[in-house]
Amino acid sequence: MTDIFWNDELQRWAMDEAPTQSNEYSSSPEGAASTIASKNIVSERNRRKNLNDKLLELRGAVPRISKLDKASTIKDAIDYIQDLQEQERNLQAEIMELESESLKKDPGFDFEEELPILLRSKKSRCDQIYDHRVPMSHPIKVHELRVNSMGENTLFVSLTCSKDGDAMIKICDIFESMKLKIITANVVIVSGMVMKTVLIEADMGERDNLKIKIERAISAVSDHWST
Amino acid sequence: MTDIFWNDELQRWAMDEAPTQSNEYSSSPEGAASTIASKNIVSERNRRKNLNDKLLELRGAVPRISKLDKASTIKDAIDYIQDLQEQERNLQAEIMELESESLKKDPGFDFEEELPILLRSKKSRCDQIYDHRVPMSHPIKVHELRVNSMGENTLFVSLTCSKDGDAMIKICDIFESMKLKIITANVVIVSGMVMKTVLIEADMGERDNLKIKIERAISAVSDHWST
DNA sequence: AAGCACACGTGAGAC
DNA sequence: TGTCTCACGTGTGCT
Repeated sequence: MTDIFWNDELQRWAMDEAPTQSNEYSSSPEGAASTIASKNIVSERNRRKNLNDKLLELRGAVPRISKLDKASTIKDAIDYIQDLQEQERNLQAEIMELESESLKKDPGFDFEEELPILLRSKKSRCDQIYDHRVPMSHPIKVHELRVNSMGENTLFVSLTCSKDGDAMIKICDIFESMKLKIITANVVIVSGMVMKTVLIEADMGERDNLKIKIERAISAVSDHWST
Repeated sequence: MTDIFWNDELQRWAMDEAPTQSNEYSSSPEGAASTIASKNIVSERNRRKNLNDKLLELRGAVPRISKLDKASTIKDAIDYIQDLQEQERNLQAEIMELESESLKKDPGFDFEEELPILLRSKKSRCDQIYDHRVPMSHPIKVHELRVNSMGENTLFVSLTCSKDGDAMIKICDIFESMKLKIITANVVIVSGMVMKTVLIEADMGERDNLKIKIERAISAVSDHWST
């Protein structure tokens, strides 16, 4: 593997310390030609070393390396740069949403698809950054799950559980996977507990069904929990 | 500038289309040796072309280019990657700040006057706009009032009532008048109902007291205005 | 002219 | 075994 480089470096060192113009074929047997040839040789050697050092440094700057090739290094760098650019776009979009969310002042107006930002921002950030790093940790320990009817076709869901590992991400995943008609969603973490409050458009007859669906979805991602 | 590459490409094309083994010095004048030599030559040529293409693609992915060198391309890519990483860190820190600003998570800290933003914004907005316009309307018809304990010193209050007149303003007034240590507050109006979700710093022993206090405050406001 | 950047062909080593 | 990757020395062209 790296022995290649080391061998080559040693070779280069040896030739550097002994600049014997070994293979000069003496088109004109003057000493000047050989000296400019060796100058060229050592210059080229330095240029190559510089380029290889840069390439190695580039490899060090890229966290995900597929192979140790030169081409793979560059390809990984390209992919990583594109990933970073996309992540930067997502983060800036999320910041925009958060800023406009923090000074959102008129509740009950047009929050049909503006308010589930919390779920969408979760998908665009946590999934790409943390999801593959923490694939499966503790199961979710549900502390309380309530489903109440509000008005005629609105259900109010409140789910609190202990914040173990990535419980918040899992909860968001659960609610996202259920394809509900979410009106508003709110997640709060306080004193080791994560609480999610969701308003869903549904008939009040679906209240008990929804509770069972949520429980099943939770048990699907976490094996067991204590009521 | 790029004429260098083009010239080289043309040279390569010419040599590709006419694979005349021009400079075979015939160490052994058999055809096999020359064929494997040319195989090596064209293979190396493809490898170099691939690497150069990758490098060119990398240059295309980096927006800021200092020079058109190979080494400069790699160096610019490294600098750009480090810039992106630092920007990503900054953006994530900003998001963390925004998130923890919108939902303050540490009970018992210093959120006495930072977190009731919702109430303060209400006061500075609703009071000035609506308060003197609709001073007396219907009493508040409470649909549900729950007070649960969350963790050790946190109470979770959920109050839903019919949105008659300025129920939302009254509710905000009620919660503001109680001088509670509010961690987060959330108000949602949907289908003729107004729902307020509040997290309060308090001992769980105060749960029932708080419920009674809220009920009395509601009745006090309602009595004072219309009932 | 001296310096620089590049592509080329070639032998060597690793898989 | 062949195939892949690499560093090397060299010639060429640009500045």
